[in-house]
Amino acid sequence: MRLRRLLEVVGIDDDKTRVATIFDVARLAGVSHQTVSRVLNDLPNVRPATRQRVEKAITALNYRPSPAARALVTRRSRTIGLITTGGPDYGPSSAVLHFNEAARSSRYAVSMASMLSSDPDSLRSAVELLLRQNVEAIVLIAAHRGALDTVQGIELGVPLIAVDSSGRAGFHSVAIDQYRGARAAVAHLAGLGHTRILHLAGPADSTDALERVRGWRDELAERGLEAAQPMVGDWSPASGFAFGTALAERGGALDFTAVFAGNDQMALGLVHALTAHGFAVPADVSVIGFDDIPESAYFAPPLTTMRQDFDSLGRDILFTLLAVLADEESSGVPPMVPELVIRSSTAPPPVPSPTSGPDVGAADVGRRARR
Amino acid sequence: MRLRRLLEVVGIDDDKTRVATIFDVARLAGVSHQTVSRVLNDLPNVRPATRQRVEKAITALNYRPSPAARALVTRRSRTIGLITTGGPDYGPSSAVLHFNEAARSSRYAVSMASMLSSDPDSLRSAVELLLRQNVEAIVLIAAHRGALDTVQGIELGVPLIAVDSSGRAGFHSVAIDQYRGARAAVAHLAGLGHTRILHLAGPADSTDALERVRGWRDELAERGLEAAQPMVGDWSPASGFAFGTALAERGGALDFTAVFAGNDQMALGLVHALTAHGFAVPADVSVIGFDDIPESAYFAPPLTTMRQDFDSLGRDILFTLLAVLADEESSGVPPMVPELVIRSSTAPPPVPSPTSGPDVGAADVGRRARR
DNA sequence: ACGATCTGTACCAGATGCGAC
DNA sequence: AGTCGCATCTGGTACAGATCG
Repeated sequence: MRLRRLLEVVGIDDDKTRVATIFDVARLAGVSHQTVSRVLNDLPNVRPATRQRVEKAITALNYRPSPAARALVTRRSRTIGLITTGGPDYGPSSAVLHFNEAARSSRYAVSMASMLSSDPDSLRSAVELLLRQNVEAIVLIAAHRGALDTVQGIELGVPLIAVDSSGRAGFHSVAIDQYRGARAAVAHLAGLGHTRILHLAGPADSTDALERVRGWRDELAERGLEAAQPMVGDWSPASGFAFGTALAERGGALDFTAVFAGNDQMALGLVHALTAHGFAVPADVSVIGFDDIPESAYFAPPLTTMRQDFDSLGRDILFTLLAVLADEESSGVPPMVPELVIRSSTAPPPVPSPTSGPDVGAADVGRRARR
Repeated sequence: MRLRRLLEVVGIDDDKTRVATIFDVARLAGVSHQTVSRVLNDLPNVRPATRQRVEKAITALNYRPSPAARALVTRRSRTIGLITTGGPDYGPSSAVLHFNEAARSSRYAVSMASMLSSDPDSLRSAVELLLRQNVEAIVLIAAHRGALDTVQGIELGVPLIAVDSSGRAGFHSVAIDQYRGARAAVAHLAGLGHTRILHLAGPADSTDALERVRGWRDELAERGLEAAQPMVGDWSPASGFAFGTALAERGGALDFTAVFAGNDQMALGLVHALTAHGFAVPADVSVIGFDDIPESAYFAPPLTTMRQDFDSLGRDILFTLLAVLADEESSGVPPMVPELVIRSSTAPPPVPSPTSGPDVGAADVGRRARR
């Protein structure tokens, strides 16, 4: 170290790998190091000519300020912490991806802490890890409702931006309006003439799932339709399949003509179980999903569903984040509402049979048992 | 600042939000900050009693060392840079997730830079962003072959670990053996009796896709079977659908009995197009996919496919990363090989018709036009 | 004299208040 | 008043030196 310094003074630098510092730039530009600092931070009181010289020196040396040194003194890192809970699902993954791209284009680094589960302890340690890195904000994209609770329970010291559709307070939220999406889904079904519309809900620890249940219930109520107890799955096609099987094997005729599934995967499993038991979709029962994952257009039958714009969601997260950091009192981005995508899994109900309990329907087209 | 220091000396600290520093710990423990540093870094020559006192002070003050300060002086950040290219697909997303969890449990932070496309310029700027953060290594999980090229072309100064199945040199790679997976897929088809096995390949800029093509070709060759020109899609169900449609509308009878699809999504689109044109899967044509995404077990019919263990892949990335950082001359983790998952989309070929150009097969079970 | 233990000081690479031209 | 430089600060690590039995 001492030797290098010495050599440097004499104009000899033996360490080829060393990166340029603000001092090197200053020396080359013939100014003091903090004049360089002024130029770097766009502060006033620097003569244009001086600024030019400094800038030339900067490019000449390919100088880049050290984030570590900067973070140390400013206590801000220009990085934001991103916490996700839940598996590699299309929606969250998409949002994360677009959020990350947007953040980078705003010259923010993002430090990621993702976890399959959402147990409070690991969540807490993840938050601590991020906090120690001097993240300027924390973004939470959680599949589990509990995650938001525990993160809110931690003294963060930095703003928290969370994807949340429940309208809870205490943090900055950005959302897609699950409630309205659910109502639109049910409205579509009801508009086709369905009166007995079941709901295959997502897990109870999901805010989105709860909001969709609420929307389903309210839309039904507004139309004077009855809401049976919703089935609650876990978002997986397997759970959709399980409930589909249960429904199909309940014995006798089906006592419903349509199902609003909490997401496309469960819809897939449901449809699979139904058709395996000889019920045709949509001839016997209509099924609508939620999300519009890329696959759903090619399901058999192509799935009618509610599209969520996850790309915009990701960008909106950054947008509100930037606003919050700039201390703007903006009310945030208004929630987007999912868009109905009509494909082939929904149709009018089979027969307007007011008689209770018709035996297995007559439409045999497309029915066959599998395996 | 000066005021605070003064108050501090008098024992009054007015800034409640200030976090404890190593000096605070030292003062409380009655030692020098340097001694504190020693216990922090598990260095020798600290009396057990002293160590105890320091540790007590640390917990009392809830002290956590500042990564910024540490990074500044050590020039290592304990964070690793993660670059991903491509969309929110199940495989990469899964791997990223598990990698991140593993990294965190090894007390490494990960700074993420994901991008949909892989154009050299944004890739380069992403790498620069990471490098400036003093990441200790860069992990690349790229859908596009070109991404690896351009990243390799950059003077990183830190190790590069990339997911790559081609066996290229110049970086540390961790992989799933796509070649063997492809051979196994074709072997399964051939074992069923198929002799005319098409391949619906992934895009040419994907190493994985190329390896699968190679495996398909080699397995066919070894069995004395002919390899038609592969179709090349883009991983999307839409592209699978397009090729399925083209095949079905080629006129006359099908000149193949099985298709090896490059991934499950394309297989889905393909099956969809085939069945829409009245061809039954697997009665008329067998289809095998690749990846085993969670949905594929519930496709119609449930898809036979090659399962890749993305979870382990993610963990393996961290494992080799750790080995590289520790400068171990380990040869890395051996590539895993995908596992055949037999479901219902593959079966023996329809009829052992050696006569060329049989007209539309006789098996009508399960055939119907959709829409 | 000497090894174990601990302290003092320089240093990392920037930002910032204050004073000087 | 507008430009610019000196000194000091951020929170750690590293190395040399001091103390002590």
